[in-house]
Amino acid sequence: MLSLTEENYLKAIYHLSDGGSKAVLTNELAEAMNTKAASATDMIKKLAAKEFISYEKYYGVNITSKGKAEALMVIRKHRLWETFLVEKLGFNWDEVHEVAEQLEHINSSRLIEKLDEFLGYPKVDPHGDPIPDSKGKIKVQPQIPLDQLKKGYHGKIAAVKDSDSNLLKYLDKIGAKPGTKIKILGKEEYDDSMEVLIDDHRVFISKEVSQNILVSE
Amino acid sequence: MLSLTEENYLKAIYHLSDGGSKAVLTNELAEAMNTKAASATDMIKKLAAKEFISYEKYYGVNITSKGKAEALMVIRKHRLWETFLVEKLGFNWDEVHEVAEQLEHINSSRLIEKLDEFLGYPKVDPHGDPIPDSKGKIKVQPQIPLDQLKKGYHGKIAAVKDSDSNLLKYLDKIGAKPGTKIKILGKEEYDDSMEVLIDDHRVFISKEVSQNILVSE
DNA sequence: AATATTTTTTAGACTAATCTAAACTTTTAT
DNA sequence: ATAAAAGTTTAGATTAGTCTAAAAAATATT
Repeated sequence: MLSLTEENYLKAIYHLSDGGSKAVLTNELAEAMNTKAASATDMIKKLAAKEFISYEKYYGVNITSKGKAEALMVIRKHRLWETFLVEKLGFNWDEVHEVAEQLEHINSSRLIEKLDEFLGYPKVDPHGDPIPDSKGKIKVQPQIPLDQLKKGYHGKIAAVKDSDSNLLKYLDKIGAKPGTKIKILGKEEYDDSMEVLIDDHRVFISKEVSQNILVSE
Repeated sequence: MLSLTEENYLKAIYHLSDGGSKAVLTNELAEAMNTKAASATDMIKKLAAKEFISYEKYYGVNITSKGKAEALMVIRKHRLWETFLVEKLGFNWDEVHEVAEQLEHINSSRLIEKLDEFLGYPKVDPHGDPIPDSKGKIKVQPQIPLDQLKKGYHGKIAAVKDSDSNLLKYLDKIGAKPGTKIKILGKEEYDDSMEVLIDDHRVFISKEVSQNILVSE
């Protein structure tokens, strides 16, 4: 069994490696965990000894399939709890992250299966991110950052990238939540700002914002 | 802010002192926490320094009002989560304790107020134990062990005393859960066993069992 | 290619929570 | 009232996770 800290490191490695598709460097990991490189090195050794990651000194770490499975279970729990908080307890979708960070470490497979059932086996969480099923499988739908598309595009907001709380609040204010329809009305070439239609509202957004809105369909 | 371990010790002190009405000895506490007396002594010093308990060497500890308030919040969380697990997720009332032991340490007052609301502000948990309100107030209803009553008594099962899992399973089997109506049909004087009517079912129970069934009304 | 810079690792120390063994109090029994 | 037993505390060690400072390795620069 993993400690709370080990679970958090492993989850960070999973995310930083884009689900295992690239190596993660010590400093990157230390920054993501808000610790120092020396601490990250220690934990890397520990996780490598338990075979959740493979590690070559000075060249970063790669997550193993064992580690990936473990990380996906933590992510599953995190996203199911976020869904619960929004759907059942009436939290706003931009204020669930911190609580879910705690709830994701509750250890009970029975609990998580019952929760999944209670929520009606949701496929995505309130941010539009896919929820791994009980075997760790995720259904990936291709998602494109809005800033890479041009005038006339229309589709659905699939997810938001950054999890900065101020961004989430702003997105919430303009109605840009996952599941909402969106259309590009016009795009300014020199700064990549754009005017979009979100659920029948016209809004101007900067490139910084459009980069963080992921769309699909 | 208290650590998880500190919260658990404080909760144990609250329970062992019957809500603050008597002193708790080091060995008692160590046994309840499954640790050694030396460890309990260390934690006692720590909690005393933070003024959650008062402590006189060799003579045990007493919980302060500050400590009581803190313990009651943990108990409130524990009992609300137990209620959630049974009422919403369909857990059996005899299998929620371990999970609630974990959930009670989630730190978010917003979460617990929303959960309370979602559950409809329940007054008692699935074992019949009272749930402290957001200010830490508990409504006490006098509860009498069934074995102290005689033939002809009828009332309601208010709670069960022992939290031994085998007893809970047995009580569940005979339908003896909190909230159920119960009547004493007859009592055998020489061994204090009795025949009772539980929700229209006749059952024979031994003194060991009737001692653990608390009734009210 | 040699040196400077950046990144990573190692060494040694600190805190929280635990333990064992020894020392010390209090209680019980003779 | 004194010795034995029981209970409690102290001392010193251990583990997980963290830190700073110094050493070592990799990368970048001239």
